[in-house]
Amino acid sequence: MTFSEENYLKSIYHLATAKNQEVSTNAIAESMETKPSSVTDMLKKLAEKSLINYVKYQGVSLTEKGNLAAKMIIRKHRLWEVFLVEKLEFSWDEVHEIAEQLEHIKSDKLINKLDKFLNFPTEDPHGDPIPNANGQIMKTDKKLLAELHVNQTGICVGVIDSSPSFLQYLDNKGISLGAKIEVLDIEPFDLSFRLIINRTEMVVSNKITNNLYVKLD
Amino acid sequence: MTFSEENYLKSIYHLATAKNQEVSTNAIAESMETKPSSVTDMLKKLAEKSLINYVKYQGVSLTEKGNLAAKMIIRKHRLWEVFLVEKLEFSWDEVHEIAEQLEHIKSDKLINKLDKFLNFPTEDPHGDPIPNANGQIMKTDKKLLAELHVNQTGICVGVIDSSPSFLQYLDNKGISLGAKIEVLDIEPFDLSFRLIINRTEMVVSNKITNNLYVKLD
DNA sequence: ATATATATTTAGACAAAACTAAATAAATTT
DNA sequence: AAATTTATTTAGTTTTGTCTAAATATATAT
Repeated sequence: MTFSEENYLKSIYHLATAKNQEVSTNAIAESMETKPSSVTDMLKKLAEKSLINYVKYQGVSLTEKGNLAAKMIIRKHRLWEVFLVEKLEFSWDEVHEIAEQLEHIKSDKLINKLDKFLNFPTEDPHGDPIPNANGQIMKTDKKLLAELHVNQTGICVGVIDSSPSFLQYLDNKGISLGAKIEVLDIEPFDLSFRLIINRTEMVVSNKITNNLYVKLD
Repeated sequence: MTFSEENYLKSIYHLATAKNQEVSTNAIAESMETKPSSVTDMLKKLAEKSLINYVKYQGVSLTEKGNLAAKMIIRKHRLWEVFLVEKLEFSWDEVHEIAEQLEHIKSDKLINKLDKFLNFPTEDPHGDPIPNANGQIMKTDKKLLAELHVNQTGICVGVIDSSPSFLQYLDNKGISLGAKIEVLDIEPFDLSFRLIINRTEMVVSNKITNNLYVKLD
C-alpha cells in the first residue's frame, strides 16, 4: 500500500467515524487539501483493492479490510506520538507532523515491539485511544467539558482540536491531561465557564469547553 | 529531497568511499538494482541540484553539499539501527531493512533528540561509525581479521558484510562486537584461521576473516 | 589503427498521483 | 416540474521515477 492510499484510508476513517455515514468525495477532498477529481481517481483504486465500498455519486464507506487497515495506521501514528512525547521529550503540540511520517513505516514487528517498549499505552498524548494489535479500541466514557454542570468535577482526558495553537494555549493556561477540573460557574450569556484547574481559578470560553474532554469522578 | 534521490546519494557515497574515485553509472545501477538508463536520468537531476559533479561518460562524485546530505542520511540510518537494537531488542541482522525506511523521516529535531536519547552513540550495531550532527565521522583504527598474524589478539569491532546470513552465522558461532579474538594458527593453503573467540576454539575460512574488523589491543 | 566489446546516454513509453477544464448527475429552489 | 446550483466524474495533461530499445561514446583487443 502506498503512502497516498494510506492517507486516504485514514481520512475516510476519521470522516466516517465523525459523521457516522457515507463519506462524500468533497469531504475527503477538503480534509486532504486536494481536488475532488483526484479523490475520485483514488476511490476507484481503493475500491479495486476492496478497501472501500464505492458506488458512483453515492459516497464511500470502508470495508472490513479497509477499516482494519485504517486502524493499523492510526495505531502506528498514536504509538509513535507516545514515543515522541514520553521518550524523546517532545511537547504534545509538536508530535503530529512527525507521526504523520512515521505512521507509514512498514513492519508489524517494529510496531509491536514499540508497543511493548512503551508499555502498551491505551491513549496517545492528546487522549485519543490507541487501537491494539487486533484493531480493537478501548473506549473511555469521556464527556465534553461543555456538558458539565456547575459544581461537577472531573479530570481532563483529551482534546478534540489537537492543533498546535490550541495545545499551546492549554499549555499556557497550565492545562494538561490529568488536570483536575471543577466547574464553579457558567455564564448563561456566552456559555463561558469559571473553573478551578489544578488549584488555579480561570475563565474559559465555550470554544475551549467544546474542545476539551473530561472524565467525571 | 525525495526518497529516491536520498537513496541514490547514499549509494554514491558508499561506492565513492569504497573505491575512492569517480563512481560509474553501471556501478550505481548495480548497487541499486536498477537500470543504467534510470541512473543517468537521476544523475542529471542530482547534478541540477548541485549534489553531485557529473560529466557525461565520466562518472560522478559528490559535491560538498551532496556529501553532507549523504552523511546525514547515513547518520539517521545508523542511529535508528542503534535504537532498534538497544531499545526495541531487535537482533543486529534484522535492523537494516527497517532502518532503510526510517532513514527517510524528515526532522532534524527528531534525529537530534533520538541521538541524545541513545546517549550519542558513535557506532551502529555493526560497528559502522555514526556521523555527528555536523557530519563528522570518528574513524577508529580497525583492521581486517585477515591482516592479523599468529599470536596477535584483538577485539571484534565491526563487519564489512552486514547481510543477515553473515550476521546470523556470527551469532551461531558466538561472535559479536566486543568479542576477544586470539589468532592461534593460519593455514597457508586456504588462509583459514584457527582462533580462540571468547574462550572457544574454532576454525574460520578466509571469507570470514575478510569480513570481520578487529581492533588490536 | 581498425574492429569489437562494453559503458553510457538518448528517445520514447508507462504507471502513480496529482491537476484543470469540461461534462454529467444529484440536490435544491422557485 | 423546470431551472439552477452543487457535487461528482471524465478526459486529457503533468511530474517523478522507472523501463526498453536504439544510438553513441569509450575501452579493449587484434
